[in-house]
Amino acid sequence: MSDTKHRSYHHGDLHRALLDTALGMLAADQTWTFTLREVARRTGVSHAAPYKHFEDKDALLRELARIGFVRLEQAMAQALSSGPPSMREKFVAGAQACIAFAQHNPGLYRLMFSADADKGADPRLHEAAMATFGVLLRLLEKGQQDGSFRPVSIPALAAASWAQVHGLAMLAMNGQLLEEKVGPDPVRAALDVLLDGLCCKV
Amino acid sequence: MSDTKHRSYHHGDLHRALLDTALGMLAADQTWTFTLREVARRTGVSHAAPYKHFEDKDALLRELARIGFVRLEQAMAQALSSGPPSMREKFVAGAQACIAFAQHNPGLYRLMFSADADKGADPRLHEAAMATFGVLLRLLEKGQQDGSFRPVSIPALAAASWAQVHGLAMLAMNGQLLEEKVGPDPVRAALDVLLDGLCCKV
DNA sequence: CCAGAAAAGTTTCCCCTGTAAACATGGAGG
DNA sequence: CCTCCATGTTTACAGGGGAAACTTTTCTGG
Repeated sequence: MSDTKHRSYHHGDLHRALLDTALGMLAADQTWTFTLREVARRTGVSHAAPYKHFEDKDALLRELARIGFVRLEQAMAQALSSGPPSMREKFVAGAQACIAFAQHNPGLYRLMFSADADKGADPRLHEAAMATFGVLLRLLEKGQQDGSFRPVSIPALAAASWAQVHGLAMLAMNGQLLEEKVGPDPVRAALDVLLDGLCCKV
Repeated sequence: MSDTKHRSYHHGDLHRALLDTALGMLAADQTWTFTLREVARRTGVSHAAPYKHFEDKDALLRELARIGFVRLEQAMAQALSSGPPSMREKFVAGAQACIAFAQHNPGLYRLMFSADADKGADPRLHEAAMATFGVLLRLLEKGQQDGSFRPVSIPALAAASWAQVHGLAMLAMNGQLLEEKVGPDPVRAALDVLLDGLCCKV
């Protein structure tokens, strides 16, 4: 039993169980202000048990954030691959996947981008965040190579795109993109404004 | 003495003093995770005194956020009025003012846009946030009238612009807009991408 | 001018949280 | 079988938010 580190001793992979409980709590609530004791309680262990699996509360939060980035990366990557062929439409699909993720997992999304999950303090978290970012980067590079996107500095494109998508996700989570105000598809409309600047003129 | 509610009794406007202390703490730190007791301590009163001026901690946070929005509105409005005449340049000036505000008051900015300062729970906070948003709205309307910006739905333009500015502010605060990665003026470069879509073609 | 009354502050209290330390347990290897 | 270590549990402590009771000012009306 040495292939994975967390196997089954007393509880049977409490590490995973705690993460699952916490993820469940995050999914339910708009905020991620759960307490470590509550997680332990719902998992059916004593309030000190988590400390055998996570150095402190922040370590658990960072691990949750990391899982969130992995999931977001998968969601975005899948949206890109199964989307329409046009680069512009791929971009929209990826952005919508990110925004949908935020709306369906507001607590987790907020945690991922909060200062409490300090990416600098955890190489694994940083790596996961960069991998997610990489999905966007690769799309921009490919789109630039095939002439869909303008030949501007990739980092500038990436910063603009990422700011836009993340900003829209935030607005959407806060319910500030109401249809009666912004029209039938607010996200699409906002993305089109950016894409008109991003794409080459037709 | 019935014109304003908080005058001077024992302390002499403890209401304001608490806000000032908290603002000072917010300015110093990257995060706004201060405690109410710490604010009271630094103001030189007992830990229960604040409850005579704020219903609870959240009420204080909301008031701080409200002040933040007022300041941000002033900063952006001033940037617009004292900036160059071109609509496009005005937009850039306003955006840079917002981003600079975020960088100089990261704790306050994070508080303003965190879920803890629930705008729905406080009409005054909501009003202040809307007023700040109004600066952007009026600029877009004016720019559209004089033909600088495209005749797209104003809410769509606003959503895109706001998402972009707020997203860039977040990235800037997190130190993810480094010059060596994005070039000499990362914000400008990213804004230009958006503005190329926002402005009418030349 | 002098009671109240009400405002503003303080103390005390309770329950919660994060976290450390001491203690218990049970399964794996000698 | 027995011992060790990973895994849990109990106990303990500092600190926070907030309620309640008490005290001290300041204001107000008679």
